Amino acid sequence: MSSEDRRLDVLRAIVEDYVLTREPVGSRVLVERHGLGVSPATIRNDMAALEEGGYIAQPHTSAGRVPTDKGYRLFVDRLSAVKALSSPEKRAIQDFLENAVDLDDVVDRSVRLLAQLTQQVAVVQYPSLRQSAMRHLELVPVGERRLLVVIITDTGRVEQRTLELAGPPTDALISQLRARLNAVATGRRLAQLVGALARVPEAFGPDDRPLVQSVINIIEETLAQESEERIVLAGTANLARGGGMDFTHTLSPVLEALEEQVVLLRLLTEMAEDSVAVAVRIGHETQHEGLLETSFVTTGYGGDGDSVARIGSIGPTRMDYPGTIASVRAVARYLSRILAA
Amino acid sequence: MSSEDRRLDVLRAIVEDYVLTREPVGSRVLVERHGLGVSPATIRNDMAALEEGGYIAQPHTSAGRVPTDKGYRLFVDRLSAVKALSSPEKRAIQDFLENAVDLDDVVDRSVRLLAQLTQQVAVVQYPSLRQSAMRHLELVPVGERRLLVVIITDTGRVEQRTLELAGPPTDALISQLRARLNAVATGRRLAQLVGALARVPEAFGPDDRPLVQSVINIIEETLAQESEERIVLAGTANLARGGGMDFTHTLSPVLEALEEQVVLLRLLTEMAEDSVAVAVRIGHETQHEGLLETSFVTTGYGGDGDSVARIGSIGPTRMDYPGTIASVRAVARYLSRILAA
DNA sequence: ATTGGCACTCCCCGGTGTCGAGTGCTACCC
DNA sequence: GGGTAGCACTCGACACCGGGGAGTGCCAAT
Repeated sequence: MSSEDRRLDVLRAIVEDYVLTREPVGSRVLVERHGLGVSPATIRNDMAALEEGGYIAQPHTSAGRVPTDKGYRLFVDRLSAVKALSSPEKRAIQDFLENAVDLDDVVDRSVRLLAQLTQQVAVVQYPSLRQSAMRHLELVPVGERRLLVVIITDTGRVEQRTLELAGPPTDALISQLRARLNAVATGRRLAQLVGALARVPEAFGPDDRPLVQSVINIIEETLAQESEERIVLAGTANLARGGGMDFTHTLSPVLEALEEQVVLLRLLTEMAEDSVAVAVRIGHETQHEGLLETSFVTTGYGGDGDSVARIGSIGPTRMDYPGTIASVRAVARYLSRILAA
Repeated sequence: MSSEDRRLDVLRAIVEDYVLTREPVGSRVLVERHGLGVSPATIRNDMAALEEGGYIAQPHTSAGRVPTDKGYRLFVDRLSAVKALSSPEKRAIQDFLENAVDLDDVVDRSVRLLAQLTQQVAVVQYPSLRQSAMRHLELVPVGERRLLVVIITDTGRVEQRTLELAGPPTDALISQLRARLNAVATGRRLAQLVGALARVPEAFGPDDRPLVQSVINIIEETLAQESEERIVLAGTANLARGGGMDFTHTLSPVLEALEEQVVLLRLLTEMAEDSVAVAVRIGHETQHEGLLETSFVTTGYGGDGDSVARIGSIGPTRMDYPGTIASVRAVARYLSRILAA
C-alpha cells in the first residue's frame, strides 16, 4: 500500500468516525478504532498533509480533525461504497407505497418514507407538468359564465383553472372543442403542446374563436408556469434531533431556506443536469447561505430513460452519505415503479 | 379601583411585560414600566395572591414571576383588548390574496401571509369536502379500462380518483351516468350525498349496474375519508427565532407534533365546536405532549354563517395573543371574501 | 390596606486552576 | 526516506469559588 493510499484511508476513517460520533477525531482513536496498522505519529503526518490539502481542519489548536466540504466531496466521489438495503427494508418500502390511492397520496407516502429512512428532511418534487404527457383534457361548464379547464397527465397529476366567459357557451361548441383539443393533445408531451395548439382555432367559426383562443391561452399559461412546480417536504423535525447540535447556534436559517421553495427548485433543476445517477451537493456547493451546513442528495424518478421529477434528502454535511444515497435511490426506484403502473 | 381589580391589572402587566421581554418580571419594573400607582411592596402582596391562585409562578426562589397557562387563559378571556390592524396592513392583505389564481394558490398565499403577520407558524385547513357543495361531477374515460372520477366543489376544491373497470364502457353509458349523477348531486352538500346517490342505480339496466355502483362507491369512499382533510403549514422557521429560546432545550418535539397532521386535525375539529369567534388553546389545553409550550389560535373561514374550514396560528405560549387573534381573524375574513367570489 | 425597611435566597458571572486530549517537532531506527 | 517514540506545548472542558445584584417575604409603622 502506497502512502498515498493510506492517506485516503485515513480520510475515509475520519469521515466515518466523525459521522458516527459528531466529535473531532484524533490520531489515537483513529488507529484504535480502524485497523490502520501504523502508529498515531504516522497518522499525524498524514493528517497534516490532508489538512494542507484542505480536506480536513481542526476546530481549534489542540482538537482532533473534522472533514471539510472538500473532504466530504472526495469521500463521496472516491471512497464510499454504496450500501445495500436489507430485504425486509425493501419489502417494507414496496408495501408502504403500494397502498397509495392517488398521486397526492403516492407523493405524500414517498416523502414520509424517505424522511423516516434517512432520519433527515425528505423532498419530493411533483411530476413536472412539462415533462408529462397529456392523458386527457376536460372542459366543464360551471354556472353560466365560467368554464373549468382540467388537465390530466399520465403521471396522474391533475391541474385545473377557471376561465371567466363573456357569455354562456353552447353545449355543442364545448363538446366540439373538447374533442378537438383531445385529438390534438392526448398522448403528447405537454412541453410540445404550445405549437400544436396554435392551429386549433382555425377549425372554428369566427364567432367562436375568442372563446377557443382564451381556452388555449389558459392552457398555455398553466404549462408555462414553471414556478407552479410543487414540492413537498417531510421530516423537518429530524433537523432538530440531538438538540440541533449539527448546526452552529440555530437552525432557523436552515428552516427558512427549506421554506423558500424557490431555492430548492433551483437546486433540483441544477442537479437534474449533473448527469449522474445520484447527485450530491455538499455544504457551500448548494450556493445558499442557509444551507451552508447541509448537504443535499437527490436522484430522478419516473419516466423510462429520463426522469420526470426528483426526490431527495437534506441533512447536515455530517451525514451518512452511503446510507442516504442508498435510501434515496431505493425510494426513487419503487416510486418510479408505482407511477409506471 | 378595588384591590381585586388591581390584581387583574397586575396580571395583565405581567403578561404584557413577559411577552415583550421574555424575562421573569419583578415587582419593581412592574411599577416603573406600567402606571400602577402603588409601591413595589403592595404589588408583591398581589403577586403572592396571584401565585396562590395559580396564575403566575416563579422559576426559582429569587426571580421574578412568569405567567402560567392559567394566567394566560385569564388574560385572553378577560384582560386583553383586541388590536385593530392598520389600514395599510388591511390593504396589503387584500391585495396579496386577490392575486391568487386557484384554490391551491389562495390557500398557499393565506398561510404564508398569516405566518408573516404573526411571525409564527400558520395553519390552513383546506375547505372540508363534507361541508362543501357539489359544483360538478365529471367522469373521464382514460384508456380502455379506467375511469377518472372528478369531484369539483363550490369552494374550488377538486378531488379525483381512478377506477379500474372490468371492460370498456360505452360513451352513451358514461354520459347518461354523468348526467344522472349531476342531476342528483349538483348543488347539494356533499355530506348529504350518501343517501341521495343510493337510488341512482335503479335507473340503469342490470348489465350496467355493477359499473354504476362502483362509481357511486368510490364517490362515497372519497367523501368518507375524513382523514383526507388536508392542512398546510408555513412559517415553521419562525419557531427557531431568537435561538429557539422559547422552548426548553429543543424544538424537535414541537416540529414533530406539527408534522403529525392528525394531531392538528383533531385540535382543529375540537376548536370548531368551541362556539366562539376565535378559539384559543393554551399550553396543556392542546392535550398534546409536544405542544405543551405552545398555544394555538384558530378561527373558521368560508361559508355564510357556519364555516367550511379553519385557519390558525401556533406559537409559544408566551405569544402576543391580541395581535395573533387580530391577524388570524383578519386573514380569515379576507379569505372568506375571496372564496365567496 | 399600604408602605418602607431589611434580611435572606439564589442565580449570574467572572476569575482561577487543574486535567486531558491532541498536536508538532525532533531525534532515532530500519 | 519513511515510520516511530518521546516530549513539550497548547488550549478547550470542567469544576470551584466568591462577589454582586435582583427579587422576595415578612414585619412593623402609618
